[in-house]
Amino acid sequence: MSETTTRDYRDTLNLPATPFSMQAHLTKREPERVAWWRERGTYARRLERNRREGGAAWILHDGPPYANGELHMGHFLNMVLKDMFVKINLLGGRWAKFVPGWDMHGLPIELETLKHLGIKDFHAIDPLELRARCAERAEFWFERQRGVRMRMGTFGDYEHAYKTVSPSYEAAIVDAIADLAEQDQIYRGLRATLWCMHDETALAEAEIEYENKKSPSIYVRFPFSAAQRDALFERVTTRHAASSCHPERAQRLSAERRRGTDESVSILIWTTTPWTLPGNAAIALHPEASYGIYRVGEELLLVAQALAPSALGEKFAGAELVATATGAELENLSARHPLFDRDSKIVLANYVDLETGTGAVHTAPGHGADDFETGVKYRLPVVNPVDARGVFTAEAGPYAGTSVFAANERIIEDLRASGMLWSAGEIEHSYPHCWRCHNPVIFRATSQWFIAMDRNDLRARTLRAIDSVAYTPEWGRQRQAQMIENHPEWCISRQRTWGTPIPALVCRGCSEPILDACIVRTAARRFERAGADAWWRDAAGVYVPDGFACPKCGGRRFEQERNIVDIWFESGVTHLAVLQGDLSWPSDAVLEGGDQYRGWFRSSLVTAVAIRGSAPYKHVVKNGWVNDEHGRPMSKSRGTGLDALDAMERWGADVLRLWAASTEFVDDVRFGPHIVEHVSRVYRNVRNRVRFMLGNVGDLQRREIVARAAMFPLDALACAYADTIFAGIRSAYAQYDIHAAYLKILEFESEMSALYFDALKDPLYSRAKDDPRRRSAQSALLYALEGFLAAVAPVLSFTAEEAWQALPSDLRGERESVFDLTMPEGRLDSATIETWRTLRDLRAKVSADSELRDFEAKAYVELSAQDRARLLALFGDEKQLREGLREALVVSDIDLGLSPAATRVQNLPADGKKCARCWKYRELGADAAHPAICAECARIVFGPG
RNA sequence: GGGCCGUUAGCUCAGCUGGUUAGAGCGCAUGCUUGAUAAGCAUGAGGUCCCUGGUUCGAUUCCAGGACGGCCCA
Repeated sequence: MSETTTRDYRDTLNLPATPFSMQAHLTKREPERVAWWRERGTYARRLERNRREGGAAWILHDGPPYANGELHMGHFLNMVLKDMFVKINLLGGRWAKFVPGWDMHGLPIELETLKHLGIKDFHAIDPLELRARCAERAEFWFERQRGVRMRMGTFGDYEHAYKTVSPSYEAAIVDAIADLAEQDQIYRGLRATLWCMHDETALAEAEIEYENKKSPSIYVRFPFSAAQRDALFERVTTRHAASSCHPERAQRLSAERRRGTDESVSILIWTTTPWTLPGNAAIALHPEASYGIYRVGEELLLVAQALAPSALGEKFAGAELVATATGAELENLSARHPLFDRDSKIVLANYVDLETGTGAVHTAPGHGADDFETGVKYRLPVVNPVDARGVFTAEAGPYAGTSVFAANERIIEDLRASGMLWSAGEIEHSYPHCWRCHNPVIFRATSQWFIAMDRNDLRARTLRAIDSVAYTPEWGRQRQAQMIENHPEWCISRQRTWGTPIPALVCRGCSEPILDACIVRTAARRFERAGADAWWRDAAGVYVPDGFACPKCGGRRFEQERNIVDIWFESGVTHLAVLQGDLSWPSDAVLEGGDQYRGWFRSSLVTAVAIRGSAPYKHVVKNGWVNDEHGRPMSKSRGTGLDALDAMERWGADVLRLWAASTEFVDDVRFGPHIVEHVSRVYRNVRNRVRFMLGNVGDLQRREIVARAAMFPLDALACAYADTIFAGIRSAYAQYDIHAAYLKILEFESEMSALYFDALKDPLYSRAKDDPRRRSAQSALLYALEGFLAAVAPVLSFTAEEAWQALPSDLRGERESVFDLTMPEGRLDSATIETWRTLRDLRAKVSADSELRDFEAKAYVELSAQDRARLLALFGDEKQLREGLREALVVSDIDLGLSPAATRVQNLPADGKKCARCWKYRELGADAAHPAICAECARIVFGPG
């Protein structure tokens, strides 16, 4: 008789079979799936269904990425996270419509376009021509980025993506300006801007190059008047008082000292731009720095103590420290201007450094960015005595008509002559130069449009609006508040070409700039039809209402002002332009990188409060920065910078989506090949467990599905256990905690695999196809699979869909896509978890025996009273307990006993011989024709008898 | 330089309001399986919980200072 091998019976088993392969081939399959979703309108169809079924709207409003350059991993993280939340809500039955958008105006695109055209000076090209080219460029990047974003597997209404350059959007921007103008929230003011006097133009930061330059270096006295000197001494602590332990005596001494002195007192400043002194309005001190009054020869000089040695030079040796004060104690005193008959106020500023100079900083609001901000804060006059060519105007008195750099010499001489010069020298330092003509640039105050943060209580109202918003993380609230508190007046005008015009007119008679709400509205309606190009094409008359006259001079002839609006303002009104109609305002959530507390979160908030009176969103979620594997910023030059598309083509979007879920996205995250390698293994794990489930339900018919209540106990337990996991995933999702959901997903598949799948192999493989035990198991697997796929679809969208399509269509039914499923409710149940753990521990103990493996063993289980009660509750009676436990522990037989203490397990050799078919140890040969298999197997294969 | 955030096994991360041997997944080592097989199961090793002080009977957990890293600003 020939030897019977297991091989002979392999074909009689129900082994798993599924088209869902172990190999993912993501990079090939994913683009096909993107097209598939699109063709079938999967997203739109589900949205429609949710709406039909009365699902509430849930809107995540997209902060627009800038349409310039390739999308990087930071974009990937942000866009995929947004997509996950959209899908979570979509599967939860809500009308989660997502409209992606792009920010397409602005200087970076204009500069790139000019570079492309080989043009250095944007004045050298017709604005309409330049705008047309910029539009092409922006459109190119829009198309490209949109394609990459869809490649990520993200859902959204890409056919109707919003663009800040579309006529309707431009109209919305201009309408917002009109709203603000109506509320008198916009005003015309001065602002210090970088200015090239050679090219006679304002420059942006990006148009500056730093080069070395030789400049004068002078120390100048600002003397105190007699009255101010007395006020000064009221504030300072005299040196004796400071060191005395007799306060009363010290005070008397200081009073005597004060009365007795009529020495001149000056504050000493240092500057490398003497020509800015005519613009001086203040002297800035650091609030916490310690200042000293030193007697040097016949005079008293005030400088920072830390800088006294360097500022006073060789005179420091003979100087006597008379009194001290902190900067804060001297606030709002004033000194006399050294050249003109006016005061210079003492103010405080945190940027004052104690490394160079005197710690007392000459402040000319018209000639420096910091100076300007300080000027705004203290309401200092903006003295702007320099014209576009860099020549002093009449306001500069004796220096009128002189070019600023040429005036340096004269000013130094005048200071020397009046005794205000302490010392003079030269210094070579890094200084901003124009990138085009390479001449040194200056700061010059120019006239700009501003949103008044403190008019109509805007700043305070904006701060209050923060209270009504939820923040993730919670500390984002304070960060946001800071950004509003420290928000300087918002300058919204730019002197460039690629943007939306601020439709202000200038009176030809008196040059008065006019921002009239009615005119702005007219422009909005015009742009809505013709696009904002019209502003450059139309005659001014198109925008002037009948009978309109200049409010200042009554003139009736006007021309357009050529300012465009800051792109932060453009993106700051997305909520007005996009959230209309079905898309509810405010949005339910926004999700951007942490840099947007200063950027879009802020600009949106300010415009919303100003125009609508409340916050434009209910929840602000922040995602972290993507750094490389060492926690350093990603950089192209270091080879760690990766484009999102490159990464997807290398690893597949789903692996990267899983990476996104595996990180704590609220904090900064790390990304690199080794990390992806790690995530890939997790991915393969998940994939294989899904494959096992799919492979084992392939022959299940819909009508054969066993209801939960009718399932075998182990299957019912598996379903209940799956429910606890689903409940966990659901609540994690609800709290935006993707990472917690990720951990639950791993827990599910590893737990199910270790306990349940292993136990199921024998009943699934060796029983008859339609054996009730097998159908029950298959039904539980299907339940777990469906729930699992729905739960992971927001993260592993491609794989979940692929798995769903691998399911027989009979089981899929009406649900064409995995996105037609419903996020499982789940149910937390501690009894289920305890029972599961009990079985899991028993199974671990049984399989820890390396001598008797699986079916070689008969398990001798002595249950503790508690475990026995728990298991009986599951299995019902003693008989079912024995068989259920035998199955769960994957052994051939089981003997039950009672343990007075903890449950004990021991493996004994199983009786009988190994059945060649089912591998369990049984009495063999009941059927003489098949001596190698057990009676049960014989019956299954060859029928009864 | 300022504000904010982070630092727990090789990697990604849990550790609630301070309390017994600090956990999971992956990786690694060892064993098993070869009827999920470029898979599956079990066991095990691996941690000064960034450092230094302090509060406390007791701190990874609270407080202060510092180091390193990040973001925003200057």
